[in-house]
Amino acid sequence: MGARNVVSWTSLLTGYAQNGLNVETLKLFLRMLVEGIKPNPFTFSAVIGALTDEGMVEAGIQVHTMVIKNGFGVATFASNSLINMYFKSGMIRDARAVFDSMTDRNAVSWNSMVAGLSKCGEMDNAFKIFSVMSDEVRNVVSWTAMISGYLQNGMAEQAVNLFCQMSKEGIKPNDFTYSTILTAQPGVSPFEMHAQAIKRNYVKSPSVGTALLDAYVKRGNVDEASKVFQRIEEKDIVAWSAMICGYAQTGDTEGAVRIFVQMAKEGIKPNEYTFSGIINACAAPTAGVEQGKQLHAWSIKSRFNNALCVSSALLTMYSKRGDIESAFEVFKRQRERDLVSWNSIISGYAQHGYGRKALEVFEEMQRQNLEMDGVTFIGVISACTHTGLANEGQRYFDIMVKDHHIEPRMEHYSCMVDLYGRAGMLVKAMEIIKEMPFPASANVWRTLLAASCIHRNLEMGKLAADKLISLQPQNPASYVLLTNMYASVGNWKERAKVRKLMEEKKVKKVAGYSWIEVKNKTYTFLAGDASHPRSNQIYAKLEELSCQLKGAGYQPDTSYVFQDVDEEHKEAILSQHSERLAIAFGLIGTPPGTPLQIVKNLRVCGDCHTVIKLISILEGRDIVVRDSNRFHHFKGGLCSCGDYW
DNA sequence: GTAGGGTTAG
Repeated sequence: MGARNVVSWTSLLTGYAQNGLNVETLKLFLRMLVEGIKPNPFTFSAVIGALTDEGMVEAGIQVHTMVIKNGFGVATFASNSLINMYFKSGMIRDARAVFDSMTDRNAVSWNSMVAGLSKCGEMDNAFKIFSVMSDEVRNVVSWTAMISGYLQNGMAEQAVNLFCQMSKEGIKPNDFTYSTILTAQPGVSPFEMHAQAIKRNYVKSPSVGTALLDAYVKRGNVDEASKVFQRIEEKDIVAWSAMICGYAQTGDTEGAVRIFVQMAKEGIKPNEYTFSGIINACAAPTAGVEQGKQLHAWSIKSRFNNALCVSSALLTMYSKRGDIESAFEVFKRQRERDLVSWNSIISGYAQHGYGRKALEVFEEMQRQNLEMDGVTFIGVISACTHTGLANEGQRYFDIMVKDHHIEPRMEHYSCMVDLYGRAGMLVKAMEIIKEMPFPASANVWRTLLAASCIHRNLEMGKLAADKLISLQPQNPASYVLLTNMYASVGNWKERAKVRKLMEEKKVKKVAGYSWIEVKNKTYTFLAGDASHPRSNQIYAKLEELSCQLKGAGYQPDTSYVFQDVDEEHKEAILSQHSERLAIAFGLIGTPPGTPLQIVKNLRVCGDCHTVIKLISILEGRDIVVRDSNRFHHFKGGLCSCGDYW
């Protein structure tokens, strides 16, 4: 065995450090000290790096003292590692002191300062360093670090400017630069960056490809994103996860599942982000409920279920898929929670009509003195709205402004209009609109119009509709609400006028659909639909139900039929609403007692609401209907919305 | 020394 000197120790030690074997690195360092070998600056550099990765700052500071004692206080390599360590621990002044004491700075020293200051939010100071750098040291890394800093601090415009300037000065962007600048959406065009990436041969790179596909997704172009994904040569876990999330974001559950399965086939192990993405995909209204549960089980088996991003995804998935109990179970068991977890469960309870429970969760947040934001209060106020607690809602709005100093946004005013509007206090709702510090959005007017329809206030409805139509002349929902309002009071003349206006403006009504999942398959129904293979049995079931309903004293409320036809025909129209077809199919397609889940793209009508309540008793079934607005849990003749929706 | 996946309302 040859003589071992500091160089042989250090090369082994550096080898460990470069392969992320931090513990081995530190053990070897201790052995060196025990054996009386004096470390050199390279040894220190590797050791400090390992300590930084492990978050062992205290030990790092001790090593810093050793560095100075050994006379390497100004050595470039050791100092660079120290700068990095101090920045990672947020000790900006110490990092700066090391930098200032150096006599021989290289590009890494300068770039570490730029990157460190940027990450700590000190963009002005980062830019000062960046601008005094000489041409020899200011390289592509410096530019990329600055650009990244601006983006991380929400200064996208400066980032884009710097990117342009960089090219002008003849500095060629590298793969890091492209992956960074592509996150500036919608500040840069993915098409343009794509062209540059092709020219410079970066499209096969996983990081550039991933950033590019994500940029296309953010522009709503999943097809292009998918093409980019296919071209990535060695797809890593981040690329796979990004593609899955891409499909999830566009509501394409099947696309997401396809990629997830393909990934599993290729033997790639999912990580927490992959699970979070695929579970989010299963939160889409038409996704299979069973699929989500299976993924929950899989995530537990893979031990990723406690990661915050996974538990958050599970929480929203269960809530959106109508299973608020399981959502709360996930919330209860969460190892760590953030603001989003709390906001999710509050809004979940609100949407399901469990306003009191939403408020209980909020009270708990208050007791624990947790941070809240505007979204928290949107949940809280809408909990009051769906429970009919107008005064409480106003109180929470005031708390938000006075105690939490949260500036109300359009969404909050929209909630307030909804709060008063649904409670029938239309004048108060109008006052909110008048007192808002900015002009009301289309959404606000739509909310007022919907409330006017419920409470049959023609005058207010007409006013809201005029505003709404002037803001969104091509949106069919505006006209449909108005025609429904006229129809509900039997004013066929006005209704015909609106229909004519729609024709003139070439606005088409959106058809009502309902979905139901039976034996892991999703079935779609249109009103009066006869396309289902078991159509005859479905209508027979409806007929049977109709007799039982009449026997139970049910009277159809034909004011919900918005066509001008005779009464008998109206009853027939009501009995063929898409949700009833879906329920009838669910009843004949599943064993007695099985709960049913229906999703509808429009709001459920008042007559269907009454009928579903009765069906829940007659057939002894729990029925969950998610309409375009909220969840209705029908059980034993009652609905969780308390007939208030 | 610089980079790329996620979550909240109506």
